[in-house]
Amino acid sequence: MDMTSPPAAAADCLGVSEVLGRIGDKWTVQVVVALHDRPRRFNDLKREIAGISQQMLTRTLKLLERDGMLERTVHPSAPPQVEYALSSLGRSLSQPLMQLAEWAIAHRDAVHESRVRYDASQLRAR
Amino acid sequence: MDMTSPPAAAADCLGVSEVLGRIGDKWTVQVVVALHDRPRRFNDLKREIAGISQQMLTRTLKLLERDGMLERTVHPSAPPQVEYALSSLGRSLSQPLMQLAEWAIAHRDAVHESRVRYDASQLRAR
DNA sequence: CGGGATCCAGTAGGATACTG
DNA sequence: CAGTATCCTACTGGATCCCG
Repeated sequence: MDMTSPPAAAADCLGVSEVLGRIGDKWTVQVVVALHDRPRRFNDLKREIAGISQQMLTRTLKLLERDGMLERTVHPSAPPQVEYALSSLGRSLSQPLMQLAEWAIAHRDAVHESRVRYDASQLRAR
Repeated sequence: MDMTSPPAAAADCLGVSEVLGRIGDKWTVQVVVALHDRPRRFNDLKREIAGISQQMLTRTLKLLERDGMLERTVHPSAPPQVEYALSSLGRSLSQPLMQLAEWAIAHRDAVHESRVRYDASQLRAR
């Protein structure tokens, strides 16, 4: 899917939806945000992120590591200690992520009201 | 943007992944971008967005309309004409979207190389 | 032209048990 | 503690046919 040399931002909309499709899953962003302040260990993250299973935490961490968004450090000891920390690439992502967060906060009510209106109008139409 | 007081945005990380989960699907962003310049009609969009089926275009447009991101105008005529245009809410979203687009462009190579490295190391480990 | 109604495959995500 | 291995369900997305 490697296009030619990227022209402008708007023309590269495919790249955007690629990124969004990648980080738009259920847990990735929550993990990134949880690691924003400081590195954390596995079960530390598991406790921090309400509702995530070991399975999904493992998968999400692996994908983020694969993309170079975080670094995994194993401290050989018993019991084993594994620390996850955002890489500089991972931190650079949280910048535009926060922009989106502010948009979400600013317009969440508008979206919610629109949905209520739309659903009501759909009911009347039946 | 004001990010001096951190908890406001950071604490609302759930809202972010909600938004990302919503627009992080396969087509939503591409539709928004396709409507960024000017309003378009159904089959116009279908031609513009390579690979989308009527089904998915219909679904995507409906969800965007439900969220108040676009306005649907029916011109009664034969054959019927339906025009889709971004609402101000929809246009406001493309702002943070472009931030993300620039991040994608700036770091796409880094991500790709990281994946290649990671996959190679996984092969060696087996 | 602009959809609606179906059917179907693939994958994301969840629960649980087990391991080094 | 930090995972791996299974199994299962639900939802996303695609193809097709039909209708006003």
